Amino acid sequence: MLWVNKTPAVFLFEGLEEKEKEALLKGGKIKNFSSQEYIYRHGEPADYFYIVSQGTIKLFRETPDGYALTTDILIAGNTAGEIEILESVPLYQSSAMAVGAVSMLQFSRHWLKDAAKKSSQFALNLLAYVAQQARQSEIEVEQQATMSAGQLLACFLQRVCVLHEFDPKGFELPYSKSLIASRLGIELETFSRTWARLKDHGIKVNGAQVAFVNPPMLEEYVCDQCSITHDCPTHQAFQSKVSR
Amino acid sequence: MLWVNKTPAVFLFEGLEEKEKEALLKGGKIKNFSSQEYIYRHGEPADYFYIVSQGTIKLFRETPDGYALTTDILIAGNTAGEIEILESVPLYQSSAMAVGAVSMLQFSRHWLKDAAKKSSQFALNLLAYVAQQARQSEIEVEQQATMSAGQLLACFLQRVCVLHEFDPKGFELPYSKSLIASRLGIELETFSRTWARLKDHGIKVNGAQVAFVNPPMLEEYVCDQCSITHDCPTHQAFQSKVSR
DNA sequence: CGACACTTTGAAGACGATCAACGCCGGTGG
DNA sequence: CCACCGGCGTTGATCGTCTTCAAAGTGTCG
Repeated sequence: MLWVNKTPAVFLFEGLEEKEKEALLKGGKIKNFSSQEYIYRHGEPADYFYIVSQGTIKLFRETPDGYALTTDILIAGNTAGEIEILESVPLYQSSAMAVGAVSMLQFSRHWLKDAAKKSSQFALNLLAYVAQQARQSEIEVEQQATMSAGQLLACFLQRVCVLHEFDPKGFELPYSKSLIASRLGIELETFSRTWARLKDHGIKVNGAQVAFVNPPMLEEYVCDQCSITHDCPTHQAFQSKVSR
Repeated sequence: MLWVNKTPAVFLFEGLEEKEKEALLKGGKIKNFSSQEYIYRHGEPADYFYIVSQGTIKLFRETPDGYALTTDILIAGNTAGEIEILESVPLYQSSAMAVGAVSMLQFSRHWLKDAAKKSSQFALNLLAYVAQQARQSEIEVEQQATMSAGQLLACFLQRVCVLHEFDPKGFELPYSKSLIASRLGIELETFSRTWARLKDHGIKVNGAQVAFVNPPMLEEYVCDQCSITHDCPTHQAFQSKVSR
């Protein structure tokens, strides 16, 4: 089984006693958002920590001139706001918007800090969690710097497949193509062309249908970082064949 | 004065009592390294946490085929290894090598975790510190995705100027050009050409000499993220003029 | 002086962005 | 029911940027 680099939020409560865990979870409120609704906006005080329970959220930043870059796509089990809350200037550094109907657990900023203060176990979990995010971003820098659009897209599809627990032999894209393009930092046109060319290289696509031709040996499109990156979702199962 | 996005390690001890601080610092050993010496290697168990006290360290990863990418350049006050130690798989995710003679404070892996366990203040400091690193990486992803080589280089020079407390009106590059090129993820040739073209746009260069023509208004080369990114080193002082 | 590391310069090519046009589809309103 | 429209995606042509390969220049050190 593939190893997934995006630990879900449950990890934060690992090693805590049932009582503690329950007490902590009681500090959260369920909040529902409808499609296109903002959960928070870039620049606002980071007052809340969120755990996604249902639906999809996109995190993005925009420049005054209207250019938007999607920095992350969150699904059930992911979290938002923890980094900002923990930083010395607690302002949201991106905007969060619901993509479709969304349900989240909302906790106050103080809840997070207090939990870390009171339980050293929670603090260590949170440290590991945040460290993981830092690592993930570092990997992304590396990938952006060294991989082509095709490699980025292929890696993304593999990650999607794993995180959503889809069947590698065939599944439907859970997001719009524009969203993915924005997430990968490429233009929609480039995405479209790249998408078409995946066919020739081991990933069959048809509309929004994706199928890995040889799930156990997706060599052609495995990023060349895989052989050295413990966090790469493909690393545990595949060997890279891509040379530079 | 510019705001610097790379908090030095002293921040970790902020808010602690003098006694605690001293006790903690006693857990560290001074280690010296000569030029080109490895401090640690990618894939080794992350047994030590380091604080740089003198010299320059480069962090980098390499693929089996010999391609190397510099992920960070550390100077006095910076730290290494904390992310890896805190992660659930404590292996170094990059190699660290001395660039010139280096002196570091070395602490054991357990020192770091114990300090976080025993002092909730230290734990919160560490959380803020790691969160900051995560943010920094996120910003880098964004910059890699949206900025040209010229913008990247100009931003880098500004950061260098600030972090080293150089005179913006003229200073000498503290690293080799190849190192910087690798750090920015561009080829040496591209770097060289870009370097020459900085002249036309408000940064005078001559060999390894750098001078900002109009320090208070480096508009041309300020990345367009600046207007929205609180962590951008240029954000506090400059307004962006770059459009896309 | 020669070896070697580091950097520069030139020419060609790959890749992605941009601009423009069009196809497809679902919804709305006449 | 059909015409129009807007969101979304595709396709083509062109352009600029960065990489790649090749060669030569600069400096230091023995």
